[in-house]
Amino acid sequence: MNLHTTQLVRTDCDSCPIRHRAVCSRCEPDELDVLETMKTYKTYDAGQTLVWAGDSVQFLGSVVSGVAALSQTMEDGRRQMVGLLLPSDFVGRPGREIAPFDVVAATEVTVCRFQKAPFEKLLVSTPSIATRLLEMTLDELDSAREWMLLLGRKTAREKIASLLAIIARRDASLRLRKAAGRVQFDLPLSREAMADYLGLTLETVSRQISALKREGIIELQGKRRINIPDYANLLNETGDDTDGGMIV
Amino acid sequence: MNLHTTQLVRTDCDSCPIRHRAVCSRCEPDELDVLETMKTYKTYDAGQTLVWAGDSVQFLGSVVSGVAALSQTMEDGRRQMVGLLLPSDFVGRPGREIAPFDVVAATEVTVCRFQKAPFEKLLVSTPSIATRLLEMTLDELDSAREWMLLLGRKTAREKIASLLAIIARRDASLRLRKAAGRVQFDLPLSREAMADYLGLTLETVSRQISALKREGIIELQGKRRINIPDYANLLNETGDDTDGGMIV
DNA sequence: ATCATTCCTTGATCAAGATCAAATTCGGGG
DNA sequence: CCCCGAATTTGATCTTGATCAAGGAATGAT
Repeated sequence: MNLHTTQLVRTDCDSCPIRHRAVCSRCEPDELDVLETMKTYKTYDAGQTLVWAGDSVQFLGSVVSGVAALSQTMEDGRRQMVGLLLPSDFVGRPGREIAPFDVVAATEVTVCRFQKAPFEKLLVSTPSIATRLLEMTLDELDSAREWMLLLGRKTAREKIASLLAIIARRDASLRLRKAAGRVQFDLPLSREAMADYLGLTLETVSRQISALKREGIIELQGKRRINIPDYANLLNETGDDTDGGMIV
Repeated sequence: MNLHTTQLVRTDCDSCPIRHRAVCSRCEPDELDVLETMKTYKTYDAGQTLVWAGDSVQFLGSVVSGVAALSQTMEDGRRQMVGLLLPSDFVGRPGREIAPFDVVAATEVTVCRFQKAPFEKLLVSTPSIATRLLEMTLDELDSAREWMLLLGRKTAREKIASLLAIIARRDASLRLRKAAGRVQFDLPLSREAMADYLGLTLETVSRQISALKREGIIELQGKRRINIPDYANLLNETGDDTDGGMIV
């Protein structure tokens, strides 16, 4: 669902928070105008399910604000989050009728939506959009596979550090301050949601966050606001060989 | 890399083990002929690395025979396999210069290869191929996310059962016998490779296989040949709510 | 055949994280 | 301002799977 991490959209429209930019330089402006006319917005409360796995899906779109999560649940209630949808991420998949996973709002979420059928028509008439979507999907696949390394081989501590690094990297505040070692942001996820994402229990998440705090690697203001005095220092805890790689 | 699980190719060619079929009904025969002329074959020994992560990749293609694995390695040697490439699976990604993961032969592997540049040209001139590739990539993404559930939330026993079910499902012998409850196949992976795929140690893999054998859920002939007297019974051990879902 | 090598199994012990069970904190609503 | 309930933290204990350490079995070379 989260077709990508790179932006299909930008935030320079007047009438709405986002606007579809040229997916590729070969796009005709007309085609983008079509997108403009097709869109509608919808806002969901935190905890609300946007899409149930198995549902027939009629819309595609992008997250405008807030955070949503893709997740799977086993019969006995074990849950695993398989993707985070942050603002500008694409939701939905052209050519697919049935949603493979639940999409749940982690915070209040606003989505800009297009009806699937017309969007798919546009996809056929504008091959460059298909190319762009392919590229976006390949990026998602890479991200999913990076996450497999985290789930399969990282320690609880490394998992937490990696998640914090990912959120920090995606957070607007980081873009503004990335030169500085100091980074601050709000966690958009509850401890339980973090646990579901990391393949841990919420108690373990809490303990590891406490440990990082105790050691001065992070600071907490309240329960959700994270302050990282030395971002490079946090990265040493992730177990990643490189910084750039893991983007969700 | 493993762009898909559904087949881009079929095995009815005379001159070579595989031949590209109509990727979509709208493909012109000429374009497929172009594919025919572009292809070359290469065989790798078990254990050999076809592609190193970070390498510039010049070829795309399909696995003809054998099994290869996509994997990631951390600095300290922890390894996680992130995809299996079985015969007919696609290797490589159009539009990408750099390989994101290692590709390693698990058994002797033969690959049918196309030079990237001409293949990409074909992709542009034949939009239906791009559509098909997008679809294949979305399937891969779903598979990766199913695997995330396994890595994050399943027990060692469930992991083993899931892997056996996946291999059984992909194995030709299953197609011939799937009506029967009895299924047999050869494990194309060493215990260590299974461990790397499942996020376990090889000892745990061995113990769990022994346990399944002790309980009569599977039978072993030698170390690699698996015999499943009652396939439905195995599926009860996977923790999956459905059978169909998990395909790698 | 014998040896060496690699792969696999099994055993003993350990530790990371899960589970069970209270506290404690915090953010509202009254 | 105080209370309520949800979210979080912390503690005690337990379990699963990891780690350390030998043994076998299959395979191939000498």
